[in-house]
Amino acid sequence: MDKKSTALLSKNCIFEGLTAEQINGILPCIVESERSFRDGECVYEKGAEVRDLGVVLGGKLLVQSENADGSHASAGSIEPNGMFGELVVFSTDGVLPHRVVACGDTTVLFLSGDFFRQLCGGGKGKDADKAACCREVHSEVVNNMLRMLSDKAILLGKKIAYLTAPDLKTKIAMYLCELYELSRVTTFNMPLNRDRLAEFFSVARPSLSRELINLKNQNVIDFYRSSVKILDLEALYAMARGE
Amino acid sequence: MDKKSTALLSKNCIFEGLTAEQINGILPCIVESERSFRDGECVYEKGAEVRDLGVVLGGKLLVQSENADGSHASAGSIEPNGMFGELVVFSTDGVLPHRVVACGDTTVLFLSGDFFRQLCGGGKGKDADKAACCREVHSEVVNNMLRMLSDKAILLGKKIAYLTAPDLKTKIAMYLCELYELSRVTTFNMPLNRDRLAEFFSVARPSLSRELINLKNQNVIDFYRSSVKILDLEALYAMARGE
DNA sequence: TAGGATTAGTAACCAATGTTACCAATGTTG
DNA sequence: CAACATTGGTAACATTGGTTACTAATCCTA
Repeated sequence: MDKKSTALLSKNCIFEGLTAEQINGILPCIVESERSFRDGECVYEKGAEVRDLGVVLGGKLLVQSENADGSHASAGSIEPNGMFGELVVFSTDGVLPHRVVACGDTTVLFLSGDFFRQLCGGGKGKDADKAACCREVHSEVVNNMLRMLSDKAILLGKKIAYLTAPDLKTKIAMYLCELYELSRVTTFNMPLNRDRLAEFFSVARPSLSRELINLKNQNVIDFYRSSVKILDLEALYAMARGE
Repeated sequence: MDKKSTALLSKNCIFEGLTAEQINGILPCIVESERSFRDGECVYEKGAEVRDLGVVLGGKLLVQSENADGSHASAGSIEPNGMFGELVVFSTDGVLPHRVVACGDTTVLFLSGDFFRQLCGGGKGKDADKAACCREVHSEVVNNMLRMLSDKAILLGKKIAYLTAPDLKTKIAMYLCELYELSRVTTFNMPLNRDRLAEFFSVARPSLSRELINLKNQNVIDFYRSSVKILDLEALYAMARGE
């Protein structure tokens, strides 16, 4: 493990709150292996039983779904410091739903899933050096993992709330109410442009424009580009509840 | 903690894989408090900072969202052995997005969030008895929590895949392909009836019927009630990919 | 087995959103 | 400042799915 990799890992949310020394201290305990993959080489086939958690140190991975004809379509990518398998390692079925292949030469650090599953007692025999990881640091890493998983589930839950909203004007109202609650100020900027916002709502951009203008015509909001002014907060909350 | 409660907890996924004795062993270590609530009494207000994880031992809780006029609308309920706050306790912001109130007299066991965050070392002073929990059992409980959170995130991810499908026929195709992959047999029963299936797809029942019949007319599937036969697997996979 | 309950299919109509294509406003850069 | 790129608004039309209300088939129970 070189210095650059350690610097990268210190920014990884798994090691959040740990000093570089602490990270170095637990690495022998948590690292299962470090492997390099050539461009196109397969890290995991779909359906692989995953026991470790991967972190990309350099290069890039592609997450692919399999087509009926055997070809593969990309379903996402993992950049340096990105992780994969972090849900599957701890899950009941433990089977990867996608294929993971290297895109360009790529280095992957595999972290032991068991590190999170059991306290690392004193190592035995040649693994004696693996006992280096102290209790507090171990707990902190597990804690970070719990936080990561919870945050992810909460985020997905929010996403679902938007997706299951009965119609677009409800989604917009929910979104604006959420932004309002952040600052409790009725004039603010939307952090997303129309394209992004439409994508977030899983909706076509012209549809989004249309509905925003409807809200403007109803004197619920006023807006210009990304700047929004809420004119009728009550009405907006009512809409957000689907009334 | 009475015997009935212990029996209930032994079926809780948090204590999966533990014997009744092991559960009793860690209870002093993990239980923060046990509290009873009268009908209508509030367990947590919306926005409460949650530090513990609740398990309903008896009675029922309602999860409510707040209306603009101050009234509350139910957004779900928690039955005995149901948990709440399990996402929020570990999350970055740690703030409950809903109000939780008792529906009828209700008993709640609060489990320490810190139990998962740190190893329980030897207790001090009057807490000396709290040290009873042994390493393996502690690890197992944390392990169960990691599994729960991962399973939840994976489930939500699947749900999102269905929700973001471009249209209903794609959802149906995805669903049937998933069922096919379970057994690799082209004739099977759908585990959900039309109402449930429509709800799962977030779609109206007649719309679902209509699309199923379209698929039948296109000779992609045949069906009668919940029994389905896939006639053209290739076509089904193509549809599931949104082609 | 008669009669009610449940589950699914059907059809007509309507509302919401997607699609396409174009325009206007603004930002950016040589 | 001219030319191009980007972002957002607009309108017409097509498509999807919701709504309602009714019917048909099956199941359940007295």
